[in-house]
Amino acid sequence: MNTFTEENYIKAIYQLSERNAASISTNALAEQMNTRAASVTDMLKKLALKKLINYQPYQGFNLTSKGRKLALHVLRKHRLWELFLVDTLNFSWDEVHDIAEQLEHINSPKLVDRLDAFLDFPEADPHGDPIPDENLVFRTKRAQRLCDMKILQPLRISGVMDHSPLFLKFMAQHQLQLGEVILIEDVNGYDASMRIKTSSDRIVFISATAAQNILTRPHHGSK
Amino acid sequence: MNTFTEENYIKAIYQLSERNAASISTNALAEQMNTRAASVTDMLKKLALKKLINYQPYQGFNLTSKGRKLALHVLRKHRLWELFLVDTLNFSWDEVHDIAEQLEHINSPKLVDRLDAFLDFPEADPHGDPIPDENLVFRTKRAQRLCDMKILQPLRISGVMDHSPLFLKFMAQHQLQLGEVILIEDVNGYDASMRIKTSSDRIVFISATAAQNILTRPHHGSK
DNA sequence: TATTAAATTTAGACAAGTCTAAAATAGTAT
DNA sequence: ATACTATTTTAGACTTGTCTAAATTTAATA
Repeated sequence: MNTFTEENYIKAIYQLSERNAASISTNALAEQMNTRAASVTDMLKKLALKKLINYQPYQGFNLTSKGRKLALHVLRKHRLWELFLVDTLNFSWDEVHDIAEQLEHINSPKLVDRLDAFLDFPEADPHGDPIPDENLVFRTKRAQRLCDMKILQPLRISGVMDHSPLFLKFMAQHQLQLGEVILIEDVNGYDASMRIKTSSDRIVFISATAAQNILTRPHHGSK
Repeated sequence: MNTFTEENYIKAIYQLSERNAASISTNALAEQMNTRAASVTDMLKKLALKKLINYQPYQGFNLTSKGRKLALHVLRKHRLWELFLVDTLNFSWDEVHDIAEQLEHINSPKLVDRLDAFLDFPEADPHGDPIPDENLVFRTKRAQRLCDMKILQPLRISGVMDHSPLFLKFMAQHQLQLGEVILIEDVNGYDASMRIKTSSDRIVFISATAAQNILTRPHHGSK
C-alpha cells in the first residue's frame, strides 16, 4: 500500500510529464509539491525502491508502468469524485478540486467501481478532463481549446479552463452551457475573435481570450 | 486541524465511554486502538495539550466538551457515509464499515451538509445507530435490545449492536433486515432463545446471544 | 579547457506516532 | 503497614516526511 504523500508525488510526476513532454526536473516537482528539492530527492529514492519510478541520481526520473498505473488510478478516483460532487451533490465547478484531492486517496476498489456505475460510466469530469475506465484506459481524449479547433465543424462544449465566477458568469450570459453543440462560423483575421453559431441558430461573438478558455470536442452526434 | 490518528483516538474514547459508563482504562483504549499502552499515554498527553481530553497521569481521562464535539462530528460523518454507501451505492450492511472508516476523515463542512441533504436528513444509519444533526444533536434515541423487549408486541428492527461482518451475514441469512417488523412469540425458559414471527409469518429461532445484538423499537404502525 | 553557475544530492536534524524495556504508581492482600 | 501485582508512565529508539546547510555533479561560459 502507498501513503497519501506517495500517491500525490506519483500524480504530480504524471501530470508534469503530460504537460511537459520533456523530462521533469527535481525543482519543478518540488514547486508542484510545494516543498523543497531535498525533500523531493528523498522521496524519489523511496519511490524508486518501490519500483514506481526509474531513477538514477542526477540523471532524471520517470514513471515505470507500475507508477503510471497508480497515477491513472488516482486520477480516475479524483475525476469520478469531482463529477459526483458536481452532478450529485450540486457543487459548482470551482469548489470541488480540494475535496476531490482528499477523496482520491480513499482506498476501496469496490467503491470506485460502484461510484463509476452510479455516475453511468462517465468519460469526462466536469472540467472536461477524461476519466480512465476500470482498465485505466481513456475512452475519450482531453477536450481542446475552442481557439484551436477548425471552423465549420460541430463541436460540443465540454468544459472550461478558467473556473473563475467571472468567466462562468460570462458563459451563462452568452447561454453557452456544458453540453451545448456549436459551430465556428468565422475567425476574424484581425483579433482572432470568433463568430459562433449555436444549435438553436443563435449567433454569438467571442473574443480570442474567451475562446482560449472554452474546451470542446468534435461532435459526431445526430443532426 | 487534527490528524486522522487523533480523530480515531477521540472517537474510540467516545465509544468506550458510551459502552462503559465507568471511566476508561489506558489498557482498554490500547486494545481498542490496536496498539500498546505506552503509545496511548503518549497520545493522551497530546490530546490533553489540544484540550480535547481532561487528563491527569495515573488518574484517568475523559473528553472535554471540545473533544465530545469532535467525536460527534466524526461519528456524524461516519454514519452519513455508511448510509450513502448502502442506500445510494447499493453496498450491503457488512461491507460499509471499513470504507466509512476512511471517509469519516474527509474534511469539508460543506460536503457533510450536502451529503446530509442528499440523504434527506436521516436520523439513523443502516445499522440503526442515530446520526447527530448539523448541530451535533441526536434527533432519535438508540433502539433497545431484542432480548429486553416484551413478547407478543410488534417490534421494528432498527439496528444491531454487533457490526462484525459475521453477525451482519447472520442477519442476512435469516432475512432479518433493517425495518422488518417482527414479534417475539415465545422465549425458551432453558436457554432464553426466542421464537420470532416475521411480518410475512415466517418463523425464525434466534439464540439469546443474537437477541442481545439486535436493536428494536416498538412498532405502532398500520395493521 | 578551466571556471562558474545552476541543479541536485547528501548530511544531519526535527515532529509525529509508534515500539520495547524499565520505572513509577495505585490497589490489594496478607 | 508492608509486600505484591497490575496498571500506567517514562526513557530511549525507530520510521516517515520534512527541513536547512553543505557538498557534489552537470551544464554553460569565457
